[in-house]
Amino acid sequence: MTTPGDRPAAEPIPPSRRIAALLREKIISGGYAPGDKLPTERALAQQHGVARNTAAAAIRILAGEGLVDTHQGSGAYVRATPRLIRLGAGRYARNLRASGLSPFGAEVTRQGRTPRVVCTSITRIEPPAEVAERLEISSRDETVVRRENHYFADESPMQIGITYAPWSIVEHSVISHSTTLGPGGIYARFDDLGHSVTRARDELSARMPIPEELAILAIPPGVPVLDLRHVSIDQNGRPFEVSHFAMRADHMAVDYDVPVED
Amino acid sequence: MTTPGDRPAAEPIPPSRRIAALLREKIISGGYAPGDKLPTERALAQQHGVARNTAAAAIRILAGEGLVDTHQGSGAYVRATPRLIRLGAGRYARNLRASGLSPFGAEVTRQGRTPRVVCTSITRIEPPAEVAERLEISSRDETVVRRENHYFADESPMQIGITYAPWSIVEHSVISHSTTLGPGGIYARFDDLGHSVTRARDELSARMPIPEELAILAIPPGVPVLDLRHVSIDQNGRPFEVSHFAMRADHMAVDYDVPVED
DNA sequence: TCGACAAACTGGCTTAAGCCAGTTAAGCAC
DNA sequence: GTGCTTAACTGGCTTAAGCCAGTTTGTCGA
Repeated sequence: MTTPGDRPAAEPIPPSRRIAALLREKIISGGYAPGDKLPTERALAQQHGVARNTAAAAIRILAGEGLVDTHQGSGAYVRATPRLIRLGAGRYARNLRASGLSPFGAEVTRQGRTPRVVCTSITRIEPPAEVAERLEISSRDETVVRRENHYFADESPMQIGITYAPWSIVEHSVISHSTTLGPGGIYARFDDLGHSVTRARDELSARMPIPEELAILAIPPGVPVLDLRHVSIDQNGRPFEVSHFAMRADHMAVDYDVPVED
Repeated sequence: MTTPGDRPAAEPIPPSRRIAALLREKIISGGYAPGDKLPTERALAQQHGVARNTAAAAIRILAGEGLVDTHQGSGAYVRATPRLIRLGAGRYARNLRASGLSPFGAEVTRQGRTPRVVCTSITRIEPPAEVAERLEISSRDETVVRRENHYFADESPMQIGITYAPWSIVEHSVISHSTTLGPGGIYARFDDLGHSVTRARDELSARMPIPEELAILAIPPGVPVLDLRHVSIDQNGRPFEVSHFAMRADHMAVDYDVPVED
């Protein structure tokens, strides 16, 4: 029931949200710098005259927004913005392969960090429907090789990459069975097989990590993953490889530089 | 203290996580279909012999992962995967401008939905450092026009776009002052001014929405935003416009189709 | 048949209390 | 000093109880 002249509700904000907003403001304005420790839950509770649970809820809100890291036994800290690993627009170019460095490795090295890529599994499977469609094969007729890679910078996991290639193409290549692919990486091996990346089709979106990714990437709360689905097209206009990357969105970005047709 | 032969911890999973994992499993496997209602907090609590708070915590975990929507007074429901608005690779092409539809409008229309774009503000400001850098101007010497647009599909907000253009270029164009830009949109007007998009540079990442975006986009918990920074390069290789998009990652994806150089 | 109303129900949010595990720092023994 | 032990502290997580606001549903009356 409102009396005439009342403001349109001006809904009361719950204490947990109000405290979160106060802290958020202070974080964004720089009152708390990256790395700074927030007041303890118990201190916040006392300062604002609420229960500890409510203070904890406020901090949980900020953690969910990716603004704050909590460490059991220690405290809650303003999350530092990490240096971005930026996958450059020219990352599929052939001259990069000549250098022997992967796009990921090149960028991480450029930042003075140490890249590491491990191939955790190589299997031969019936392709998932989505993969078969992108490869323009029928999932009944043809199997694919599935390679799973984990990418690290200074031992921190950064992205998961799953690559699918038709068995008929890679059957006699190291791609089908070896965790090490030799100089120039996988695209150099595809070159050897007569398939050169001539065009790349990428589809990007983002989402919260699934538990498996959370375990592998050790993603803190409030950090989404960039979901990149890639198709490599060869000189004959045929797709010969698809990859699916899940990247820590707080550490990674993807660049594109595309010519605009008429 | 562990005795020899102990398994490496096998750490006990807290009840809230365990219940969340059970529900998650049932959601992913299809036991609960999109739109299905989960048991109520009170029912879950009783079923698993825990307090209602613990059941609520389990559901909050799933909400944070974007798997579940909660509606006060009603229940928690498995979130339906919305149809993706896919911004196609050819979205800057000139022939698209001829059709009179924006890339966003074209895709939404193609899906049988109704697109709407509103320009909420046009201001003349000193460019933020990042914008000045991308436009290759000095923020002291030159001001820019800042246009903010909100994009809707069937009245649901989908993305926020903020466009910056040097005042010296758009001073005498509708771009500097009119919320309606005429046929072909902003790139057609830039064409009129002698600046044709010849190359596009895009940088993509993702993050959780800031409160302002949350308010405009009405984003439910557990949904990140795709953060796209775009630079338009003209026929002389000079940048003439930068845009910053924040897109609901659960409803939108971005495509690229790039030729691979040597 | 239909609308209004009321009761039952559901999630949102809080309080107060407590145990646990990980961290930190002080102090003590050497 | 150096290294260990311990006590204090911090977040993680739970219980039990309760009020509130929004939703659903059943019932009653016109």
